[in-house]
Amino acid sequence: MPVKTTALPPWLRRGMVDLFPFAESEGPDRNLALRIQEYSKTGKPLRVKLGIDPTGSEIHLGHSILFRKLRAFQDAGHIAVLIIGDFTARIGDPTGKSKTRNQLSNKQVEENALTYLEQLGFGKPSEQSLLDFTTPGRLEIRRNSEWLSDLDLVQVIDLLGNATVGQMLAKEDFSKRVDLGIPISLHEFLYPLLQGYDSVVVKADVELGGTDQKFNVAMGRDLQRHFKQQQQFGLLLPILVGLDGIQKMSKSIGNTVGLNEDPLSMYSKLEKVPDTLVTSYLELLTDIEVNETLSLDPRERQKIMALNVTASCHGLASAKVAQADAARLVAGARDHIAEVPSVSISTVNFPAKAFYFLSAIGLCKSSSDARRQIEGGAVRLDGNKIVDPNLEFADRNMLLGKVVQIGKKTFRRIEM
RNA sequence: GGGUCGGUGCCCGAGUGGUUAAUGGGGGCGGACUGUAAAUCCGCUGGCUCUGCCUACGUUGGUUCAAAUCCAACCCGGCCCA
Repeated sequence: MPVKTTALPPWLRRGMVDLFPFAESEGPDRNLALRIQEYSKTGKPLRVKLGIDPTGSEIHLGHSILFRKLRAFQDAGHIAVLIIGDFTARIGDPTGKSKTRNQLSNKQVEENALTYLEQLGFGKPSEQSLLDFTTPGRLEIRRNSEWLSDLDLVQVIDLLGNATVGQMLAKEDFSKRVDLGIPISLHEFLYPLLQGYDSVVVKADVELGGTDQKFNVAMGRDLQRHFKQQQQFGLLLPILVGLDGIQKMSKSIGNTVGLNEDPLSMYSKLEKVPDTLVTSYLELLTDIEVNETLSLDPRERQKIMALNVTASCHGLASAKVAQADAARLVAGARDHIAEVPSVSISTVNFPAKAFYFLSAIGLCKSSSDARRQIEGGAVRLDGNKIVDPNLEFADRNMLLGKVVQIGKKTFRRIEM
């Protein structure tokens, strides 16, 4: 996709992998740069759609690439149309999936939706939130159950008529599953059509998505044409690679950094990300001029990246504290730590053996796991290694105020 | 609907009556080393306030002193046929 993009404003171009249609010599219908210029004359903002299915309860940095771009449109004066896919969440987007997704209950979906908005910064001042929730006219939040749950069969069949089995099977996710003999349920074919129909309903001018969304976004264009609407532009951004440096960032893979994680864990995770990720993280998750960092020592670049990404979620001040704390904790100096996240021991019954205590406060996933961690030499209390899983703490005063450490990056100060 | 093959731990995949919490690999976690990276080496990888107990090989029953392993029914899936 060698698109000549110089006419596009830098805030829009940053990180972009694909933009379609893109026809330099044509008018604003097929040239987003012209369309944007038009806005500066007429003042008629673009409607920029981003859909997110509330299938989990955590938003992570991988999502924030898209939200950052959406925010950039907001800041440029356009309207962010955030679609909460409360209906589509129950079908499950087959994109990138090797199997049919479990269907979620209404209640779960609704709960997830609410935590999503919270994580996006709803209720916070716009400088501290990922989206601008406060400036009037810059955000519309819609749930797609609003229109999808009322479709009747005639309408559904009409939608289905816009795609062929061949097109669906040409989609990589599906063809792979066919090749591997993994089942595909028919309702999964409906997903791209419903996502596309969302674009029709909200009259999107631009749809944002990850590169894996090309098919679905293009479907939006097809359906808009079918419904005799102006067609949206598709603007695709990269899929963020997760902490492992190999697979895409995803909750189910467990290689994520959550937006609501405390600054210290966030910083600590980012600081140890594989080198190969640093450039893309800088590009996609910060506003830093990437070229200016290329000559730096790799370790320095990594710190700059970790600091700035943390700052983008928690503000620069907290990020700096986290950076300083991380350095001290690793050096073994557990005093003078400003912001170690705390953990409550109110649920722990004393006397408590070490392994029980670690699982009771949730730092280890089970008491057996805690036992193993201790035996593996991973656990420290105020910097002193605990070696005996059966080490007994007679009462809570023996623990209060101390810092437990599991491995190299998990620290918690013990509180009531 | 018929035929056929199959369903084992996070994933892949051995195991076809008895030291089997179940070989091996991947992934993950931890340790050493390092730049809290990569590479390498080592350890761990069901649960439980744990010198023991409990739950596990699609589900439910059955045979047996003893079953992931044998039998039956059922559920789910691939492929072929309709």
